[in-house]
Amino acid sequence: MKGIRQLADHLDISIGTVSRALNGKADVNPQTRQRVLEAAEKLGYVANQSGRSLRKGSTGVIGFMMQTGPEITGQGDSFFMSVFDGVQTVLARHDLDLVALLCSSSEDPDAYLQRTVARGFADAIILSATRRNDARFELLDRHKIPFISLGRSLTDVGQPWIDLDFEGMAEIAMERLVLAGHKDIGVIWPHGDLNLGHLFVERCRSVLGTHGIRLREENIFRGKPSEAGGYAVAKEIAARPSRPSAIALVNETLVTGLYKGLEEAGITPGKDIAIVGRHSPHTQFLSPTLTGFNLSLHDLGIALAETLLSEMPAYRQAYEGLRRRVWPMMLIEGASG
Amino acid sequence: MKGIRQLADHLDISIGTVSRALNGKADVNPQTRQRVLEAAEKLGYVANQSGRSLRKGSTGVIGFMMQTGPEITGQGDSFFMSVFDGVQTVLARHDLDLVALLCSSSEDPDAYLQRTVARGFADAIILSATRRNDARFELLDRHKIPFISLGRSLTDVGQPWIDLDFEGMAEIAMERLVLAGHKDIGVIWPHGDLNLGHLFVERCRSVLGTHGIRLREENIFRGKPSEAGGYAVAKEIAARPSRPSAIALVNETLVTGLYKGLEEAGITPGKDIAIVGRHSPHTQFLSPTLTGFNLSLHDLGIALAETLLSEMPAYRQAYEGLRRRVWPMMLIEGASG
DNA sequence: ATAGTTTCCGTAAACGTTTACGGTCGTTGC
DNA sequence: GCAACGACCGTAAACGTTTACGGAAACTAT
Repeated sequence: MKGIRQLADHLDISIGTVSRALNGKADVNPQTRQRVLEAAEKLGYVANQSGRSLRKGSTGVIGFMMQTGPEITGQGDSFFMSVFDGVQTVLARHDLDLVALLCSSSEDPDAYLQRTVARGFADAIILSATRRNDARFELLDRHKIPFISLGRSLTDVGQPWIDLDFEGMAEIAMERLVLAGHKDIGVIWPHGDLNLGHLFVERCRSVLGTHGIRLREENIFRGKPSEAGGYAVAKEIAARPSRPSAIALVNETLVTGLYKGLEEAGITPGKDIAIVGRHSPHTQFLSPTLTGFNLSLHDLGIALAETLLSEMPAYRQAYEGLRRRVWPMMLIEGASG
Repeated sequence: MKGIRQLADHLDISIGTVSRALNGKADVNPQTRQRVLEAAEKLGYVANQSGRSLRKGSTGVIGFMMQTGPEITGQGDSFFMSVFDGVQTVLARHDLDLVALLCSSSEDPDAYLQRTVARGFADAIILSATRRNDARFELLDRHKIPFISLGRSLTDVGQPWIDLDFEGMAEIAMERLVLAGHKDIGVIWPHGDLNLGHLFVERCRSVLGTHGIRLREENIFRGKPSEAGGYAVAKEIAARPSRPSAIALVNETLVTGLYKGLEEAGITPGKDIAIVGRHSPHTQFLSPTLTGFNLSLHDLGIALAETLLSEMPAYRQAYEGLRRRVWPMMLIEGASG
């Protein structure tokens, strides 16, 4: 089935009527509509995307931009897949489709996004892996395309965002460790210019300050957001003449490697060093069990979708959610700290 | 910058010339082309996707279909993101864009694909998570849209595929275990109707057969493709009055949970039970170290892209790769088996 | 100078939809 | 019996591109 023309000819009806029937417009005889729908179903006709969006000026596609490569900045892909599933439960109600806009590791994210939105590929966009200063915000703002971000940035154009509560994690982690008597506390700052690292470390610093404890510069460990990154940090810690008695981190991909590196150095989490980290499907089986933060990825996805829709004129009235919010994290107590 | 019309007016040139200049056609004065390119760059003009693909009949988009949800069928974390990165290195050379077509866990994959291809969303498609009998193959074949699959299926319409060498893994794993003296060998069959499970288990059965060993039905463990799935299998194994002395599996997401479950039961891999599995970024830090198979995901991505291009008339001549091949796996020897 | 050739560019049609507009009926109200 | 109206449908324009076609210059060769 090539196009609406064939379908119309086949039914001996004009294409206008066919289109109206398929799109649920009022001006069409119920009986005719029925015939059209059945024929479309039988012949497998679906309106061509290009023709449709050219005429309508919108595509019905929501893009979620993410970067590909072996090191997913900040998250693993089961993270995103779960979030996507949540997003889709909401979008499906409006016949909107979610696609992942994949920016290769060898392409500049700003240029990629520029290209993609200028082409008019998606009606709205969700950004992730937000950097400290992120030109993408201004770009989307200039193009007046509805968007939100999973993550904050210093660059602020007034768009809504949802972000994990990195400051909250910092506070709870630091308070907990201080309460347990730790005075020499280290933190892991994921490599790169992701905003979350700044948020977490700065809050750790200030919370410790209120307890009269200084976060020493050499206790801020830089680690690539990967298992190997965690391993490297562990080795670095182990090599120190005097090491911190506790470590806090917010990137779940680091945890496994960190555990392993420490273990190899004879350092046992929870005994020789306290660890407060992030949970993920992979961390639930660590030993000693991890004390760390968790969240519902599915619910996060739902919230993202609702917030995005509230930015889109066509759907705004149905969704008047919070425009900006920090996503609550649950602390799961384990043996590690 | 709205459209080519504005750009043309701004330059006082016809839209035809502008289009030719931008698309690198021959019939245009180098100087004019230069002016057009500069103006487009300055004004941020990029051809509208819908208009372009409506006229050209192709979109310049390659779709990689995958299912969302907490349980990525068959593969773990950064698997896809690494593969994508490889695919993109090839596609970028032809100005083709890769997007992930995300099928929600609550939508039927066949219906989703039907809808997506009928809309003419992508020029070509890569399928993953292939089922034992997969209607998607026939669907794409009917629509005459170029596609390949990462994974085989009993359903065969003659399209190229690349698949991990599950039979090869079965052979090496079984031979290795038999050589080590194991007579009571178990295998883990990932839940669901994924074809890879069949391939692996059947080959294990036949290899063992050549050694006069029978793969007992109760030694075929069914596990969800997730960490929790591996954990559940471990518990099942531990509860057995007499358990197999070795376990082989091909799903890397199961490994972590399997280790943990065994450990809790006082069963040490490599000592009390031999394990041959799959490596991933997460498994490199297991203890005892895992004996398992690994592969270059980036190279796999490159191969996928090249094979797909060889299916597309416009690019065929440049890529005459193998149409169907099994992807070689490297055994990394560890202490587990 | 003329004819032929090349280089460049403008014109207009086409891609497949959606939708504003208007027209044709049959029905209703008086 | 006539006007008004509503229900339904066909027509055609528009969306933003690309590209076949043809034409106008500017060269080249005779």
